[in-house]
Amino acid sequence: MNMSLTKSVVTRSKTAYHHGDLDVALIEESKNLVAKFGVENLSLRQVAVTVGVSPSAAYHHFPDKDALLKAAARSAFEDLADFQEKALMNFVGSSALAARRRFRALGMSYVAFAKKNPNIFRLCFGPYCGGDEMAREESRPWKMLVTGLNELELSGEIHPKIRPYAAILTWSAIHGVANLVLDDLLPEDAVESVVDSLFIALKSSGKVVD
Amino acid sequence: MNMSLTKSVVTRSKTAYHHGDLDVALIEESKNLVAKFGVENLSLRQVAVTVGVSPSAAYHHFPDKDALLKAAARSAFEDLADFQEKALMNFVGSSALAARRRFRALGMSYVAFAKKNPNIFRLCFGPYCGGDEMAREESRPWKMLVTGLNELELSGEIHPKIRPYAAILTWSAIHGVANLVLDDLLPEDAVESVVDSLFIALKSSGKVVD
DNA sequence: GCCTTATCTTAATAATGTTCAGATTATTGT
DNA sequence: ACAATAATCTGAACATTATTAAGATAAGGC
Repeated sequence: MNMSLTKSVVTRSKTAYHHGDLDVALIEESKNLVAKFGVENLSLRQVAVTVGVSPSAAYHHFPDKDALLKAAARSAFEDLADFQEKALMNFVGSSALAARRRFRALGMSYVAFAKKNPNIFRLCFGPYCGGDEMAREESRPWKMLVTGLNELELSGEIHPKIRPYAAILTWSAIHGVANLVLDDLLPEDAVESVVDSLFIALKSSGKVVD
Repeated sequence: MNMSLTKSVVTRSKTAYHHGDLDVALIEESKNLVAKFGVENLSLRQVAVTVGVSPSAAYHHFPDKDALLKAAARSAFEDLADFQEKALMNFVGSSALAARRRFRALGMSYVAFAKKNPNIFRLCFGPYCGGDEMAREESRPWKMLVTGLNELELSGEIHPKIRPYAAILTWSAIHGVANLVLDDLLPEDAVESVVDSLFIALKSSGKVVD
């Protein structure tokens, strides 16, 4: 009952000395601070103290700050995928129209996520990106893109000549415009331009829709 | 004649106390170190000591480390433009073929620069990017892209439907694939895929060339 | 109940960004 | 030419950082 001996019990819920889920708590708080101040200003110590733990505690869960950031980046990447998934759910159905709207939502939500929190989006990629461990072909954004294109193809919305390149071109264009808009190198409305032109490019001489 | 009194004269050329071009020396050395160790590991002190000057000397030329990095980023961005310009010079001429090859060179050199030195490419963009001060429409890569597209158009290589989007789509796709390849999220050969498919998209049902 | 292991803390170290007072050189006005 | 002013650099200081080492505390298996 006497808790007056240990002074830093306050913020933590469990037994104080053992946190319970320090791994995920550190990752989550890293994402919070990155969102506020950017990756380049994240302090391992600040993460620790905010979570209510001593700075060196983190080193029992991650070899160094770099590893923590990589873990946070992987987690943020999954957040991006979640965000896209949610956006997809607004357009269920097997019609050609639904397929088109899902495809559009896929690209728009990607950029929306980037604009909603640039610092998190930048964390997902760049030096701390999961990269090859992320098993390239297995990443959720990639898989969503591929199935989205398959659905478009079923309604005959993709010209066969460009079909083999469709996924790579689409991801590249969307990823590129997101980054360029964040860097203020392209205006905000460049996003719609890219999505529209992707539709045209994939159909090869179709009309812009929805 | 007696230089034995001041000990740190060695590396510098001029009178030792005054450097002469400390601004550009700091920027240049920043780019060197960023190239070697990445932006996230650049140390203001290391830049200073490598240049042969005290750490606090930098503060008479840049308000803080951030400003130095932004200056280095601007300089690196110009290096990228130089690199593209040189690549263009291999394909002079007013023929349609030359126009196509220049357009391809524009994209390929952009990615080649990124792959040759990922850390420098990343410095150009992201948090230290020049952005709006760079006057968007006035950036050299953008201007080269626009004139490249104009040349393509003269030979009737661009479908009118996609023409209004051509520049934005192209920069986005090339910038995107460069970043995704650097992050190991797309394989290296994705670059050619993107360039090829851009040709197809712009012509709208043309054949892949050169 | 004890022993091993996992987890956390405190204290210390080296390196970093930044500031300030003073030293050195360049430049300018007369 | 020369004094005064401005520009440039140094040295020592400070707070903050990542990281490590040695030891305290709790959990779980036997």
